[in-house]
Amino acid sequence: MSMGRPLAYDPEKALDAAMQVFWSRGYEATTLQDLLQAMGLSKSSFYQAFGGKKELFLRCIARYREKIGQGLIELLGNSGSAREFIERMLLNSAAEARRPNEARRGCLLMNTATECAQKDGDIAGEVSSGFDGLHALLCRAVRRGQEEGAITREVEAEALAGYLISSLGGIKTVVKSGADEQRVRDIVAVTLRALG
Amino acid sequence: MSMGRPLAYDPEKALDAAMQVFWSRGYEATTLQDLLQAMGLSKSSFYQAFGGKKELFLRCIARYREKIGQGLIELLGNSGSAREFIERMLLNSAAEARRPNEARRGCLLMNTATECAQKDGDIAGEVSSGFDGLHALLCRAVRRGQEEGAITREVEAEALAGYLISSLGGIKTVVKSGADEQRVRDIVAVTLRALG
DNA sequence: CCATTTCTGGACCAGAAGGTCCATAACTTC
DNA sequence: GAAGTTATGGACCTTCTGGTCCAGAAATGG
Repeated sequence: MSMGRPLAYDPEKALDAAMQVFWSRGYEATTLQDLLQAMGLSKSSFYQAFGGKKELFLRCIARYREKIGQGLIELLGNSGSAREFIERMLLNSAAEARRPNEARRGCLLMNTATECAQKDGDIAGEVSSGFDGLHALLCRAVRRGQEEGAITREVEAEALAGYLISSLGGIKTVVKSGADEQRVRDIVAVTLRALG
Repeated sequence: MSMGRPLAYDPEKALDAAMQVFWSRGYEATTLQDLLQAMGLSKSSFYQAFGGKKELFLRCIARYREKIGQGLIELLGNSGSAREFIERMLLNSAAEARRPNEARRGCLLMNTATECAQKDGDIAGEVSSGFDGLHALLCRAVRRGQEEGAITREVEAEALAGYLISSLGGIKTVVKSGADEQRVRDIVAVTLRALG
């Protein structure tokens, strides 16, 4: 078995670079050129390795999903309580309002849900999986919060988790619309009221 | 003063048609062809009357803003109380989850905030105006709700109005991600808890 | 019925889109 | 070092992009 010519680039890094581009620019607005440049490879290598724009995008979403999951688990670990974790998660989104308008990228998953989920079934599936993963994770956090007594038991954990995802999406949208940080922090404060 | 050749199309209808296309497909994914076909005019008429894709888009957003404002004012008038109005507004968004995936268009304003507000200052301005208008309208509704005793006075009306916009955006996003109606109704129920 | 004004169809454009192909380069194994 | 395998650069292709231009059509007032 021969190995053939070795890759001239790092597939992992290339994928990450592509993810960043899609995240910043959105799917439609991202051109092949943008991707090739950011990934540092030539057209033929691109098609050989990733198949095409859409296939690459699907892999980027999957990767983003993993990353975001890890990030949240880490945040949960670093938080003193589940309630604190939730608060910090929302405030992190609010903090994006400190950046200049062009740097407010939001969440790749939410952006994609808004931009593409209606047009392409494959992408919709990947987005849906992402939301499900997020929901499962938040469910666990909410349950812990309920056990700790910091979150109401009047509402099912599933419903509260759904509410948190929705709130997150709303906050991202408001930030993108150009709101300043204080306004978003106010929204976070009201959002937390619903947790009882 | 001579009048010249009359228009072969209805400018209002053409604008509405364009708005529908942008609403369904998003800005980037909409091509000139799509627009010309939906509007029923030729390229030269298009450029003469509307200037270009982006200029038309700005006008469509402005128009959407008006329409949505009127719609909400009407809903407010048809509602027995401000609280009921808010509830109905959120449930209307939830009801979109009854439609097939491809028909979940969301809100043009929110979609545009997500897709374009980072890339183009003019569009960002239009979006921002739209959010401000919505905020002002909801502020009034919240104040009425507070006077009626159905909404907490512990939180400023401005903050609650911001929260409602955010919630609306979140719900639209969740619907786009493919959630079923019951899940969204649960989110609405939790959302309303924060109003106290 | 002519001058003027305005609108319209379609030809035309340069550039960019995503994608394919192939000759060649760079490895490994024997 | 030859054979086998894989990766690369770049030429090439088709289709479509948003946009311009102009000759002529359709109305007006005089």
